[in-house]
Amino acid sequence: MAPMTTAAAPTVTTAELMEAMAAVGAAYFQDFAAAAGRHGLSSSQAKALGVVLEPVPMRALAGQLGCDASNVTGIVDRLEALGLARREAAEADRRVKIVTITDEGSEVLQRIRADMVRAHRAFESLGDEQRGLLLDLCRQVLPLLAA
Amino acid sequence: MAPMTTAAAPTVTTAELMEAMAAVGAAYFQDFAAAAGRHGLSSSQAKALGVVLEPVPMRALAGQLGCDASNVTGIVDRLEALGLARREAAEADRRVKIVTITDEGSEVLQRIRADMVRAHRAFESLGDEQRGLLLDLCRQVLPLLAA
DNA sequence: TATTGTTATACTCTATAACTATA
DNA sequence: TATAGTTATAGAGTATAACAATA
Repeated sequence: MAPMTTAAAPTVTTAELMEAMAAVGAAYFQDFAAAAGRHGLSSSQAKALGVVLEPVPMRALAGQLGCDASNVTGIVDRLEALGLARREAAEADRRVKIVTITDEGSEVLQRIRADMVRAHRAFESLGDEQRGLLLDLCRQVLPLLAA
Repeated sequence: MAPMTTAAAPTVTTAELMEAMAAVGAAYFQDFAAAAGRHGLSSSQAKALGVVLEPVPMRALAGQLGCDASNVTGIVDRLEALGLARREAAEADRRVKIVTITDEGSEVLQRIRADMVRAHRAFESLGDEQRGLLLDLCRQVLPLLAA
């Protein structure tokens, strides 16, 4: 007979969880990349634009993007050429350049985010309780995932 | 006094949910890319390896990777050169080439997945009930997200 | 000396268009 | 004619190493 424990644990394996998260993450990213493309930006450029909503030095931007500092030169070059971001000299340390978003950059970013139609449909299909649960789980898992 | 409704809705905005999902998705992907890199593969190569666990034609692989068919030629070329995958002629239609993973490819893929230390830590930090909830939410949201 | 940003280099990924061999 | 895969091409992302300016 069954021993006197709580009902058989759901037994969700970590592998199952990782597969599901990979699928959701990939689908979300593809929706983002497609929306960025519709507005003339690569996904890296659009991601950088999101980071510099809060002005940051080139080096810090590289950290946020998870790539080498040398790459950021080209990415910011192109954003600057499009008039969506600009470099500003830092006062405290003249080696440092602060990347800032322009008004036009903010508008483009807003339009890209509004244009993620599948993400909007997906998350708006959830009830209030589910939305709260999902947000909590994401926030709980993020510190360990982004370590 | 409070009207007789359910307690004030949590009011999680879609924007909040998207920001949290973007952060989790990006962190997960970086963990995956880093693990692939430690085993000598790019993230695209590792992702392709995961797809061809079930043999598929070149064209279908392109669809799964979300890129143009012309790119798959190079990706599979490199996997083949590493001995991790191979092309096989399809019997029914001689235009088609089926991509299959090799034994060594399976081993490398397994090692990469086991090497995603942050993802393992993050998901194993959840309790059984939370793991079940997260899996359900992912599966519920995926069909609309991957439309 | 150490750090910030840049440049030079080489490789990979990406889409577009043109090609081939089948169907 | 239509489709599967490839090739050619050009642009962008990526890491490594070396460099100038500044700290």
